[in-house]
Amino acid sequence: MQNLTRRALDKAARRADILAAALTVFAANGFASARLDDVAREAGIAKGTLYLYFADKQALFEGLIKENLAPIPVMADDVISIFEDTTENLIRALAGMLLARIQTPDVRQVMQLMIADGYRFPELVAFHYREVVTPGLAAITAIVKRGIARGEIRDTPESAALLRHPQMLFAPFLTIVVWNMTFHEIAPLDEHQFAEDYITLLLGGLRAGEQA
Amino acid sequence: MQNLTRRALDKAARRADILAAALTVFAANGFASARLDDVAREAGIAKGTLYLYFADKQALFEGLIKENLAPIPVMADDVISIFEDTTENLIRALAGMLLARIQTPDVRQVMQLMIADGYRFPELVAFHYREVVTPGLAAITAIVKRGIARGEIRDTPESAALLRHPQMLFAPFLTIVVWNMTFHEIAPLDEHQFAEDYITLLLGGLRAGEQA
DNA sequence: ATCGTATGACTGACGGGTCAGTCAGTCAAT
DNA sequence: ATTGACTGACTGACCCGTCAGTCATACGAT
Repeated sequence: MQNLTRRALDKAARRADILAAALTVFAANGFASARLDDVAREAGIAKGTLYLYFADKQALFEGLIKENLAPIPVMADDVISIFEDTTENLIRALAGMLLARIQTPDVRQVMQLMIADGYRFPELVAFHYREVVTPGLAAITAIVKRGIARGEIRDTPESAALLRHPQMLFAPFLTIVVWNMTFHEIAPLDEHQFAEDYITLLLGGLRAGEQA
Repeated sequence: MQNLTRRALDKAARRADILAAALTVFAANGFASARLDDVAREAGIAKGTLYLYFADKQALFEGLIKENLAPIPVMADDVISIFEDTTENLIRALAGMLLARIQTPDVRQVMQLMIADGYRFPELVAFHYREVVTPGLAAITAIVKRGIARGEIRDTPESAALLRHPQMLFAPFLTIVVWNMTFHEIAPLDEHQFAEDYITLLLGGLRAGEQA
């Protein structure tokens, strides 16, 4: 039994090694141009060993995305139900957590891969939508409703618009990733400031002469 | 002389044929997986002919992006300097034009290619930044300043945030493209409604109890 | 008008490099 | 001795880029 455990641990560790190596190589080249020879070398194993853990290149890619993307939105619901402070501070707190997540190099690389190559794998898209997008949008909706109930968010066309398209609250983070993936060398974005500015704008609005 | 003109026209037309075929094939497969054999067949020419018009696969890709992306922001400045109506209507008018642009299939495909593959070609990134992004951000800045000068946009931290990061006004359009490129089959976005909702939110803001 | 020559756009079979996936054999552990 | 994880040389399909050859047209000479 202990042997079996030991074996299982070894296998799990090796699998993790492979995924880490795959992330490096896929992120550097994109799916189509990434070489499995490079993944094997990076992982310190022979190419044949890859095929003991993953059926083919696509399975490796999908495994990579799935295991790195899934944990992202889990925390939000817990935070929301516990949080006692104002909606504004709740939004800022969650935005800070989200920003920290997407600034983690691994997560950033997985997001870039999902944006650049992910849409070519329908099963992956479905998984992503189910495990990440749906709970994420639900969390945003919950925040807005909580804010309206507490009288901190206006029950007006503005909040109706956000409830209709909760994606708008995620838009700045997507923009950050795409911008810095493309223009990082030429005009890097101050990601923290950008997120702050977005929240400021969203809460206050632009129109002059606004009344409560 | 007439012959020469005739020839030149033929060549230009053929070049356009090739670019159109290349857009189809690259958009369907991405840069790395696209086959030049397919481009040639789609264009109705032999593969060798491709190389009479473009040095290699990369040059074809770059030509494709450059010729389709460059014309986008030219119009904005003209519109802004002529426009007489309120800032709100100016923003809605420009958003409508932008939406129409990115809903054009060719433009949509080029944007997707730029997002998915573009960042791997530094010269292309520099071109894109210089010819599209810079004038686009300048146009947004001009709109906001005009609105403040006319007293229609509040001269507050909100507008300061937008002036610091004019990208925020383009963010919804980027979100639309990325969302529908990934989730179109599974949960298509109503692009027109999304753009409207974003403007509504941006102008009015979420916070309750707001004063002028 | 007719013929011969020059031009250059176009063709498509092919060379050669690349890389996903295979499998016969090795090795370590029990 | 047996099991099963691991290896890495190998195969073959794939596809970019080339180039020797074709052909339609232009043009000068008669």
